Amino acid sequence: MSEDKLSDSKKPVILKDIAEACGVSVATVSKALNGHRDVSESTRQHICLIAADMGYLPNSAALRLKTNRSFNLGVLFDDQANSGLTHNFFSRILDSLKRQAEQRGYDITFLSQNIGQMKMSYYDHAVYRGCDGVVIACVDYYSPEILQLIKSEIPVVTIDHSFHERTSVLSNNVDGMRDLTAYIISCGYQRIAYVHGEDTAVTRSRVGSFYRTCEERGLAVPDAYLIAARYHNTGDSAQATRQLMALDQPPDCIIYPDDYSSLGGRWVLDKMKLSVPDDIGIAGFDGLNFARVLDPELTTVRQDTEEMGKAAANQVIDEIERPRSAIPHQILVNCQLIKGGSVAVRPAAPVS
Amino acid sequence: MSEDKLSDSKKPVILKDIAEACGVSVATVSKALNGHRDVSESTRQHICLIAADMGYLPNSAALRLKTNRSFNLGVLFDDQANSGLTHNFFSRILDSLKRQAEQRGYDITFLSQNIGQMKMSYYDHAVYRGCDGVVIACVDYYSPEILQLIKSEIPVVTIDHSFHERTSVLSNNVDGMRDLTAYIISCGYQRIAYVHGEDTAVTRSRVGSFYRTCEERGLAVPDAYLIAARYHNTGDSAQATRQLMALDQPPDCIIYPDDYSSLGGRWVLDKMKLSVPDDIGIAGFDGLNFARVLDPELTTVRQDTEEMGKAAANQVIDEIERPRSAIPHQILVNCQLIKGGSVAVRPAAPVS
DNA sequence: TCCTCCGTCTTAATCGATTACGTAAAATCA
DNA sequence: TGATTTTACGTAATCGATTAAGACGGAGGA
Repeated sequence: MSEDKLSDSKKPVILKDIAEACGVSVATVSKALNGHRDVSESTRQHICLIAADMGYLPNSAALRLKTNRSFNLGVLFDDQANSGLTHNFFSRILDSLKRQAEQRGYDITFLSQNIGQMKMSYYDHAVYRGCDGVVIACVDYYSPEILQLIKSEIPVVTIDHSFHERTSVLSNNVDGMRDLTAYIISCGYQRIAYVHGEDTAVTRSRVGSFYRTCEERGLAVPDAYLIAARYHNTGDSAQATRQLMALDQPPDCIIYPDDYSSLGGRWVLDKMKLSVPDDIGIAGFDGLNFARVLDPELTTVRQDTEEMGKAAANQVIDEIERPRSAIPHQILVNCQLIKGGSVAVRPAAPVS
Repeated sequence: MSEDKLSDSKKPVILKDIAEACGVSVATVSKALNGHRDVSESTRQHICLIAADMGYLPNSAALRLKTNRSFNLGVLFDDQANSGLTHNFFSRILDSLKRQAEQRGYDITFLSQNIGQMKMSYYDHAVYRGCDGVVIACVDYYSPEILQLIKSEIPVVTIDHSFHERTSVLSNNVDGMRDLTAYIISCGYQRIAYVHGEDTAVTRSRVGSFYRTCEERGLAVPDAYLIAARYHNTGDSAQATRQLMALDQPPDCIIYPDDYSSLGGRWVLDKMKLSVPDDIGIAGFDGLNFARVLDPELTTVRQDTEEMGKAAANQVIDEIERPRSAIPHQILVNCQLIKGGSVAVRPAAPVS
């Protein structure tokens, strides 16, 4: 019957066409296709068959107009560096988010501030496109644009940052940093410095966990061993490294805010003719792919981006489909310690 | 007046609201906002002012339903490895594509084969979402799904592959490979092997250019020096490397299908205790970011992903807005040779 | 003075769906 | 058999916009 399923029909099939083909009204077709009870089983089957055969596809615009549901998720992926989709960490989350959203019948639209000539806020963009929900994974969580979205009536889930009004998906930074620090200590490093990122909730979790772990193992952490640097900024991390190595008691291991930043440190240490991991150990955070091709491989904490993206998609869709599931909470996703050669067991050290 | 621009109004402002506020009909508001001539200048200004003040946003669903334009671009980004958005090369193109599309007032929707439970073709998905145009940047260009899209009435632009029915955006592979090969030769390498990707139009351009360049410089290329491997497959490239190095006359330089593949080769050479670039030179293709953090840095050809994405967006939008611009042609984007330490001037060699 | 034309709005149809409500026939009950 | 409920559809309003066609008052021409 349907030998032209792959043909390029100029005019899409609409309900009216099916109605005429079946000799019933448009309303009946609609109800049959949606499985309403007031259509006899026989006509329902007939209509569905004809519809499939004619290659019927609903018109998402009409659907949205009438039902006020777009099956479309707004996504906000922007960091201050504007690396956007290029960012390996974000793109991994996005990829997983997209897959899970598709699985559940949702498409994705990127929210931006200017669409064409007119400037509009992220919220406006979401309204314009009728997004059923929004996932935010950006860095500057305190811009008024973001807050407008957070305070709006649209279901929102944030990644890597928590607002008390909304559910968030976070790496278990506390456990992750604890594992990393404990491993470094177990390798025999004694003077561990932490070049941490700028002051955010995530950073605070990590710094706290770092401190606690060192303390528990009886390791002192001089104040000078904690330096702030911007995330993903090799310049900052290079500078911090110089500062650390100029100390009277320079550290024998440095933890960087993230994998990328660790490169800045590595370059400085190279220039100082210090060898990693013998003279000094270095570690990152994120578990990006390129950390695997460095020599020596970077010791880092891999964030489970697969799970984070999936969890974010599921949560926001749950909130859309069952509004009662919207009670704000935190979804913690475990990380995994990756032991690379950049941190190694020291000759005379006890191994746990 | 508009002190609540950032407030979360439950109900969006619609034309009717503006019409009532201005004491005119809905039609007049619509025409005023769209700059039609049959509205007096004074009422036009008044309406526009009130509309802006009330924070009016058009409803994209209603707009699409009535005008049959969605200002939405379908994007197909899928390679057989399913690395999807994680793929550094694609994500760079996508990022640029997205920026340019936004600039011109278009949003982006990823086309997939199954949205929710129901399976639909890429074409169906594009129709369902009313995409005004589609950009394809996938690897398996010969699947029936892709062909259906290619043969459809929807404006389509392809990246990295040409169909005679459609306009495509391509790197200037011929010039790129020529520059790379010429540079390698100028460094003094004499026996250059090329582990090329699977048989595609792109591969053929590169292989042809490689041959020609070698020939022009009087360099013989034994058949055994050309080996096929899948793109982005380190296993294949490792295997090819072993095969090459087992030859009676092993090459003194190997060009890999892409940057990522070059890692497979590097590992094999490392195990053989061969030093890069002294014992053997290696080169990639793509210019991915991680190639910069390798030691020594990879010599490669950087594809101008920024320009490719932008060109693709512009072309497809041009076709949408001015159908006459849809005459199929190829848009060539120049590449840039990146000289890393993985290919170096040989001691006794002439330098061009 | 009367008719025409023009500028400016309004009316109403339409895009493709959903759904409250109405209705005729069949089934159930007294 | 007559009244009532149930089943299975159809009618028409509606979502938020665009746009062809019609209406109305004033300016200009004969």
